[in-house]
This record gives sequence, C-alpha cells and structure tokens, in this order.
Amino acid sequence: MSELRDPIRSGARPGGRSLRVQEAVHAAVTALIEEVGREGLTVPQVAARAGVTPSTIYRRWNDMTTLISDVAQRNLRVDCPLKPSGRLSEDLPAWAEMYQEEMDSTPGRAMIRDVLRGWDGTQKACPLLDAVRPSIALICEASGEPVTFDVEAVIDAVVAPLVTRIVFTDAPLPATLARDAAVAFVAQHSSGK
Amino acid sequence: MSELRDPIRSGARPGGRSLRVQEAVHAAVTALIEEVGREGLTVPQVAARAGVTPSTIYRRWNDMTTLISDVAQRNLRVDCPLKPSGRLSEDLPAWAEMYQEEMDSTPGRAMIRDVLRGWDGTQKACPLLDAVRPSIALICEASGEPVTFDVEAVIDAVVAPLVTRIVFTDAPLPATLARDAAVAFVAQHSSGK
DNA sequence: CCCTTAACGCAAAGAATTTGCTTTTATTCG
DNA sequence: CGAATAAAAGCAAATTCTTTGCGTTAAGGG
Repeated sequence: MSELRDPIRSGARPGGRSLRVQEAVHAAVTALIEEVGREGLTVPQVAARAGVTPSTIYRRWNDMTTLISDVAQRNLRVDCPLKPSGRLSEDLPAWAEMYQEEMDSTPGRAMIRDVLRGWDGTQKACPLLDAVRPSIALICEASGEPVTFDVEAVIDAVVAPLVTRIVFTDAPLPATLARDAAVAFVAQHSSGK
Repeated sequence: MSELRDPIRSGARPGGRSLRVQEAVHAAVTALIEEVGREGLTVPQVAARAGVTPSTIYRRWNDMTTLISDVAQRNLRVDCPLKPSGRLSEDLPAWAEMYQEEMDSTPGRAMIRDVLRGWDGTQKACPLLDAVRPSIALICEASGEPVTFDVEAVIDAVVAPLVTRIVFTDAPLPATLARDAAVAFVAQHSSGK
C-alpha cells in the first residue's frame, strides 16, 4: 500500500515524543473502533482523540487503512502460554485448537482482515504467518521425537485451511476443524514413512 | 465494507443506461490500472475516463476500494477449458497446476488482493472459493470411481495452501506446489481407506 | 552542553466526498 | 402501445479530507 517509515534507519528517533505519539494514536484507533467501528472512522477523528495534528498521521501512516493495519499487527502477537508436554500428538492438536479459538472470533477475524487490507504483498515479512512459526517450532523442538517434517508443512496442513476459511467465508467454522487437521497430520507423519 | 446496490431487487434496473454506465466504469478502471496503477487511482479520474459524474460512482460503489474489488471479481471467472479424462489421479493434479499458474502470477496475485480489500466478510457468497468449486466438482463427477471425499477437502488440501501463500507472502512459489498437493491428496484417498 | 535534524504543529491550498435537487429513462401497468 | 412511476444519472454547492510549505520542538550524537 505505502511504505511506512522504516523504523530501523540511521538518524531515526524511535523514542521520546515519537513513541508517545505512536502510542496515543494506536490507543485512539483502538478506542474509536470500539465506539464507531472501522467504517466512518476518519484520520481527523483519530488525530483529535490522540491529541495530534492530522498531518502527523498522514506523514507517518499515509492513510487510515495502513494505520488500522498497523494497529492490528500489534494485536497479532498471541502470547500463547504453551507448556509443551513433549508429545507431539498432544501438543500440536492442543495448540491448533487454541489458535482456532483465537482467530475464529469476531475480533480475530476483524484483525486478520485489517492486517490484509494494509498488506500490499511487497513486504518481506508476513505478519500473520510470522506470528505463528515460533509457536510451531517450539512445539516441534519440545518433542523428543525427531520430526520428519517442516514447519511449513504444518502451516499447509492446519493453518492454511483455517485462515482460508476465515479470510474467504462468513460461515462459522466447525469447532474442531484445526484440531482434527492437526491430529490427522501427526498421524500421517508418525505411522508409515 | 459497504453494501453494493443489490442487483436483484424489485424495481431494479439492470439494463439500459445503468448497464452501459457499469461497463464504462469497469472498462475505465481496467484501463487506468494499466496506465497509472492502483495507487494514485482516484474516483474522479475514473469518472472522467468513463464519461460519468463522480457522484454516480460514489452512489453505486461507495469508494475506490469497493469498485476495484468489484472489477476484480469479474476477472475471477476463470473459464478453464477442462477436458476431464475421467482419471482423478491425472485430472486433479492437472487442474491444480493450471490453477496455480493462473493465480500465482502478477495479475493473479493482484486480483486476489483486490477482491480481499473490498471483502468485509459479511456477504454470504465467497467470490474466490465459489469460482473454484464448480471445477473441482466437475472433475470429481467425471471420474468413474466413486469419490470418498468432499469438495471442501480438496479445497483444504490444495487450494488453501496455495492461496494462503499468495495472500500472506511475497515469495515466489515452488512451481509444483499445488500439483504435488493434489497428487498426495489423491494417493491418500485411493489407497488405504 | 551544543549541534544537527527527525518529527511535530499550524495553517493555507488543493482534492475528494457528500448531498439536495433536477433531469433522464428503464420498467410496469393499464 | 402510450402514460405513469420511480430508479439511476447529472449537476453544482457545501462539506470534509488530504497535501504541502514552513516554523518550532526535542531526540540522539559528539
């Protein structure tokens, strides 16, 4: 959509006033989304609430879509309190179930959409999948058994069907969709080859 | 995002001038995307090219995002010249390969993103998956063998991993990603149970 | 502690969007 | 096959959003 200011740059000023402004704006967006929804949410409105000039927002984020996407990305960080038991056949399904509950909810769905709207496909990092890989990797490592598959394979088998439905459909999901996929995946990769 | 005018409604006027305006606007969008790209494409610009008043566009589509999404949805109709051989183990991988080529291309990726940006998740019909189901169903029916799976299962196994990568990443895809998934899927559903 | 300059504030200029009203013209019905 | 009806388009004024130039504030580095 449009280049956000690169936070890692020589001479950049990530602290102090800049940071306060960023926090105030993010908070204002979050609050106003609650109050008036995403539609009919305008930059001048956010600016007023944050105690900031509209031009400040335009210069940093360019437009409302990018700003909302930026806020949504912060909320993607699901700090899941994982306590891997070490048994893949338990941990992966458990995580999958939790992940589905997190994502297939009104705020979860809205968050994914918000992230996507501000995503133009030219950035390297993919916020949603990047947020997920560490958890999967952790579960695999905790497993004593040597894994014969890739983290990407898990994403294909359990994350992809889930997010595809969330992104492209309105219909409520079967409660055990992700869990079942995880169980099937583990079964397939332990028995046989 | 915002309700497009319901085309099926008592008293609606799908023909005549309305239709001409719609076609002119769609054509203008397509042409201008080529010339100036999606960014920096404005409603007044489109209106001028289409020989229409801006207010006409605003009243019908509400905003540029919705209009672009609407245009992209028309282009989703991939009339794939399928000639099912009747052997699932050939037809499904062949279709998967073709589908990937169609979607994992610069215009294909842009199209998917355009559709998603105008998608607020409250419509019943899902333009992307709806465009795919008939093809899969056709292949399954053409197969003499009685199928032991669902169309949705195919979507989960081959379409989902594909679109997830397209939607969430910038990285180029392995050329045989979808084909391989299709082969594995057929193998799994013919042997064994 | 001072210097440099990134980032903000302010206000004017410019562009996009909304809105009330009029006109055109599909569609329906007699 | 004409009216009659109302959906959709045109037009223009009013509003609101966005951009931009320039002065001011205050991080970060020497």
